[in-house]
Amino acid sequence: MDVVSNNLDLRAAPQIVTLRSALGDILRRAIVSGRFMPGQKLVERELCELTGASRASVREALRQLEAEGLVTLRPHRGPFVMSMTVEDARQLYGVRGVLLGYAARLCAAARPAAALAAIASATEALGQGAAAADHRAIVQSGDAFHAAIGAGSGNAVLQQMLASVHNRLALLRNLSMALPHRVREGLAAYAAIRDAIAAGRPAEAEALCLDHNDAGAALALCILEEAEGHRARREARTG
Amino acid sequence: MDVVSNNLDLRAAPQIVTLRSALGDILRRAIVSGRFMPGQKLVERELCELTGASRASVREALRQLEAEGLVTLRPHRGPFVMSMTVEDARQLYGVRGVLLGYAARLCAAARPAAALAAIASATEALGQGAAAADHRAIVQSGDAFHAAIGAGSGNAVLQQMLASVHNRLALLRNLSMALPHRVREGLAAYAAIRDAIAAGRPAEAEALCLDHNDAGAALALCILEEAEGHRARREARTG
DNA sequence: CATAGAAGATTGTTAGACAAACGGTCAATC
DNA sequence: GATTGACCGTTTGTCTAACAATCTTCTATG
Repeated sequence: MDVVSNNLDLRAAPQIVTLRSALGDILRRAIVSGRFMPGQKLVERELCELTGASRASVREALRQLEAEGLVTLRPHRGPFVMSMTVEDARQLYGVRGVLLGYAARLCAAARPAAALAAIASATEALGQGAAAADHRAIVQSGDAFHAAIGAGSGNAVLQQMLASVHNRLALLRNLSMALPHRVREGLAAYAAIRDAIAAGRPAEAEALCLDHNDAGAALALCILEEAEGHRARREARTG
Repeated sequence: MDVVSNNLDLRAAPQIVTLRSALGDILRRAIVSGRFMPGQKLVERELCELTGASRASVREALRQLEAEGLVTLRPHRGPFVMSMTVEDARQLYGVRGVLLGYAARLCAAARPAAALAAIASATEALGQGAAAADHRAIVQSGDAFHAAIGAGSGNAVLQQMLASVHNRLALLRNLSMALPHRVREGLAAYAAIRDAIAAGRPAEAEALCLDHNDAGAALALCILEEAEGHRARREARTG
């Protein structure tokens, strides 16, 4: 340690000290962002070439993603990006409802300054994104909003579970690029949640989150069912 | 859809096809059952010798257990059995409350026959275990009771998350073998939950589960705080 | 007594190997 | 013509061996 190190942020070395965690992050991002589509088969050798890592490291990362519910490891057949049925989505939304509601309740009860700022900022960003019809910005600020509530709950276990559910639901988002008129209503819902939390009304915040979640679930399930119908029809025609 | 498929369940081949999943189960059981104590360092070489598997397989299994929150993998220091602070336990119980409540609600709404039977059976077993003061039986039937509610919810995501939280809380149980007079009150609570579910009263089942969870949390936190106090005192004396 | 430094042990990661299992092709059979 | 069965390439599951980076421990030194 020399003179220079005094000026810099000491607790550097985030988590990128190990290749395995970096690999996990890279693959997770690739899946959540839609770089790998749901249902797609992932070949270990390809992942190795793609990332430059060895098979052992790739397999360790895949094992973690499996535990997170983002990939399924079918024995002797290899890893596949998790593909959701309508029933899966229904269950995920159900769990997200109670978790998100609980998080909002805690958040509204504790009202940590950082979380309030993050929530307000995300709401603001969503508004701008909606005005500019910037799809990427809308998605990103939506994620930020939910992440802020999770972090603001002060419950790390809850936060992690919410993130896991959220990541899996993101798979669904990649299936259909549709979020058409939902933005307008969504914006109002986000603002209402933000206000309820900022004002310290836990019960109201929870109820609003439940409504918001149900609305999202209804839309997603509708889209998913239609997509599944499409698939079924196509298969019926082909087979 | 032939004649045979109606009577027999064809899909044999459980899940023990891969060594990695078997390893994961073995290590998980070893941790949850207290064979490895919380905070204990796990040396890869020892695990290899203990299980007869190679380092690669052991590391894959450890990676999964890490994602489940049962071990922490500290970079360049190795895997440790997760040890819980009072705050960790508080957060886990908080999450378990909402998840268990939700599961009971769903269970009471759907009332699948298999779940009702399993719940009744577990309650019965708990009563017998309590009468015989059979510690192992009490623990086992308690686990079975919670597992039955999770399974009865019909929500696989919820079931898995409940199991994860439950496993982590089992670590706490290994810290102190104490569940002294809690059995008597516990028995009544279990019976009440069973009845509420069997009678199809979702709101009541949820409320009872929340109470039950709070009672467990209070006791566990009390014990944990005492244990932590012990540790602090001992460290103060030693250091 | 504190500290620097060397020695040993453990982890992180790679490479290569091999058996078992899977998916598909293609001929033989009913 | 459709089904059965054998063959073959590919991929996975698992192991062994190895090496650099890092942690821990012990020792020697000021």
